[in-house]
Amino acid sequence: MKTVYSIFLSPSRHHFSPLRFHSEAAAALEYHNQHHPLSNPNSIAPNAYQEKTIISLTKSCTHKSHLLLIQTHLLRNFHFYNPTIFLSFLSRCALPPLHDLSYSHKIFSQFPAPNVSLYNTMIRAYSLSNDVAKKGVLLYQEMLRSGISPNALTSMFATKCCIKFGSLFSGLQIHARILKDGHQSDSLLLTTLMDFYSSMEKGREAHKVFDEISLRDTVAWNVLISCYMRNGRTRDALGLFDAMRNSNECQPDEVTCLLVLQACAGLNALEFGEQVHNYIEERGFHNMMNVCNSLIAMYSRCGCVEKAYDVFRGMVNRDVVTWSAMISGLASNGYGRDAIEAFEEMQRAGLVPDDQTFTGVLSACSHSGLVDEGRIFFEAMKRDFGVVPNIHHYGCMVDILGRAGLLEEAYDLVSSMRIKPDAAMWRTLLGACRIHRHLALGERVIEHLIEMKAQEAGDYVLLLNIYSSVGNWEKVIEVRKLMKDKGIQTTPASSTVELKGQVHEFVADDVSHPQKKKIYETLEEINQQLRIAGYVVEITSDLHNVEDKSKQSAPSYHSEKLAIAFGVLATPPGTTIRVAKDLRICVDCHNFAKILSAVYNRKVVIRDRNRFHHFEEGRCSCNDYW
DNA sequence: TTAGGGTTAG
Repeated sequence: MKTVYSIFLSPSRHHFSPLRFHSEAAAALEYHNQHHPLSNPNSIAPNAYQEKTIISLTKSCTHKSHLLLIQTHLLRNFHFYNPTIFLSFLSRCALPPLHDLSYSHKIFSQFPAPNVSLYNTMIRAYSLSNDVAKKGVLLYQEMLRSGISPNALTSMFATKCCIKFGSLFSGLQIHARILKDGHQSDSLLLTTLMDFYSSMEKGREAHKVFDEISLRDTVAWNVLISCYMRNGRTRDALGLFDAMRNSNECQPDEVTCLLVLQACAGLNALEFGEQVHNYIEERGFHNMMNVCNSLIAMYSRCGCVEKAYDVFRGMVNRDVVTWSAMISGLASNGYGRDAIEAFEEMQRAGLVPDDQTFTGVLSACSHSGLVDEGRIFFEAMKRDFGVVPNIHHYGCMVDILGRAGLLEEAYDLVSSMRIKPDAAMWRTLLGACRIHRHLALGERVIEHLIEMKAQEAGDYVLLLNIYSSVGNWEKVIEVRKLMKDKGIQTTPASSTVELKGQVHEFVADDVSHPQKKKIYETLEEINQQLRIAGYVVEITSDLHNVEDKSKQSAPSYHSEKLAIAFGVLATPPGTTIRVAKDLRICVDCHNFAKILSAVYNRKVVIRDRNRFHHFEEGRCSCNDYW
């Protein structure tokens, strides 16, 4: 025994060839089956010393060839199909770092009568990768058919397979089986089940499961928060952070903070984000790299790049995520040159940029109109860093070229892409056509959008703007009629503004806010003041006139104007007003904010679908390049 | 002690 196994103890002394050992293992398997046709796992139990040695050797294996060597000897000694030893072998082989699924499946299928532990190991291995998760579900079903009762872990691994595979029906079957087997008091299993419903966009079901958990710990709460965020209830996710802090069940941990910071970034909820930042400091999470990276992203996406930079400077260690977040933050806030400098500094610090770093760098070029630089980075990305361009990279390039007036080149780039262009890509090009009044290409682009059935009211409005800017009134009327005939509704755009950690949301002509009367009065007053300063309403981009021209007698207000008016009303003079808008800001609202920043001496920061607009003293950071 | 738990950063 000693001489046989001593070889494993210092495997580095031997020259291993995986192929050779693979064939040796196959030969040994054949030998085993020929000489031991009964293959009864219980009849070939090794003694305790052998078992211990084998298992510890198996555990120490880091390379498949070592494992195959062990298998060869196990087969020769008729120990391979011993359930205990086989389980140890299978988990080594099936799970990371080895994670050899095809080989694991092969030996698993040769095992005479697999027990629940073996099934669990195999299903768990399948649950770890996207492309084979389906096999995990099938194996679970096969297990049920062969009459083996699943335990809580089986159900959990199988549920994870359903999440990865995206199968609602199989997941529901597992839930039913959990109830049948009486595993509904296992809180860890229920947490996975919540995550399953969450991933299937069944928020209510997920919440129901949450309510049924008797001991809800931080992870259960975190899954609920992530569920809210995935299912369009981002504002309620913030509420859960407070609920957690006030509850005596458990307290937010660093994962809660990561999730909530994401929510703040999405909602432009700077004050709430600052509260989370304070909590992070209190709890000592500020030493964690992932938490700091999230803080950088949150501050950047709330238009507060200075604070993002404070966090960045305070970090002892920075990784590629840190730098990418900072680069993107600088880029989207209008500091294109600084973003590029940061990119160069990052490389001097010895970090290798990845695909998302380049998304930030290219967006810096697009936001700052750096055409040549953009081209150079795009080529270098492919050539020097081996990054295959994705839809975001192409989107930036189309934006760069389009804004520079190189419309045909941008169109050719879209046409030559290996990946299918999405609606956002065509919309970027359409925006460029509007800027440069390129009618023919604009018409071509909207055809693409119509073809993919992705056209929105805003797209027709861009087309309308092109027609009206070149004075083609016949076409303007035609498109308006087309929109009316097709019953195209204007997208209910919304703007949010945060006050004392509370997010207020407005749509156009909103009358749902409790302070609506005061808001409209304030807006009237602002309009008067701005008119004195030379503000004129620009109606070409007004969506409401598209629908019905006769309604012009009653003034119509875009959501961002209401949000700004609320900001003027509810905050003391001098306070920065921060608005987030889900669509692109229009020319009129852009002018409105610009003049307001001078007349009212207020900084206004508007984050729209594409970028930030920092208005100050009658100017905008985007150089009127909207 | 033979194998195993759930959430998560740009």
